[in-house]
Amino acid sequence: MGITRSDLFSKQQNGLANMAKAIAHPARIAILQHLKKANSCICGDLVDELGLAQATISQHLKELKTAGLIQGTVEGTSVCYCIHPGNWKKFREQFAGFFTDVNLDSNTSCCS
Amino acid sequence: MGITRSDLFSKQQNGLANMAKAIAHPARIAILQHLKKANSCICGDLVDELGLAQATISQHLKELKTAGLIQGTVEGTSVCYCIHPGNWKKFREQFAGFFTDVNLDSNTSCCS
DNA sequence: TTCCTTTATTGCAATATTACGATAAAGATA
DNA sequence: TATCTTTATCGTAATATTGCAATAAAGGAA
Repeated sequence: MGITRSDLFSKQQNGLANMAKAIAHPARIAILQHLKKANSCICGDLVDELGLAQATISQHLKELKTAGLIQGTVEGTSVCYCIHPGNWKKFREQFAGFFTDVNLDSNTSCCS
Repeated sequence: MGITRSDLFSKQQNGLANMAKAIAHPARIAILQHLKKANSCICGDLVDELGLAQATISQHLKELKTAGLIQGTVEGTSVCYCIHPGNWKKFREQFAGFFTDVNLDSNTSCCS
């Protein structure tokens, strides 16, 4: 249907899925990589950097901000974006926690 | 448009975005958590475990298999799924690599 | 063989996402 | 004030995703 049955899953599961969704687009990956690399916060030059329209970039920035991954500061007529260090760390921890080692022992596992 | 302009981004960026997309749904998170916890590979009981229809589960399993996160073995009339340890590790490494620490120094950064 | 069980696939319908032009909003500048 | 620059939002079109009923496919069991 296009709608996700979030009611069937735990808060943690929905949360992690939403975190993944926040970075599930190459433009958002590129924006984050650029912000991280630049250290100094980039504003509108993201539009020049990536080849997407200004409206599209703005939309992606909004999603990243909603997810908590970035924050924006108005600087006169332009806006300065940067990574939100605290939430960035939370994302790392969540994914690291999820992808911990699998210890499949051959006795109980059907996969060799 | 609903279509993603993958042509504008690097292979690495598209790859990471696709990895994120693979786990960007609570049902797929739940399936992976269940497979990981069970160690022994669960087959059709995922349908009972989660509250989704069999067709829906099968579809999510297919996406996880396409992403390389799981593998399936036919066992008579049923199919036994389990986590693909090698790719699981690759996912972990990719996410860990992406979410490395930000060192924003206050000189070049506009965000306090 | 005929059922039964299990899983995959097909065919929708509904919602979500992506992209962009047009335009609004807000501040700087002449 | 009028204009320019920058960013956000609106409206719209196209594609993607999600979910499920129905059905097919493939083995096992009777």
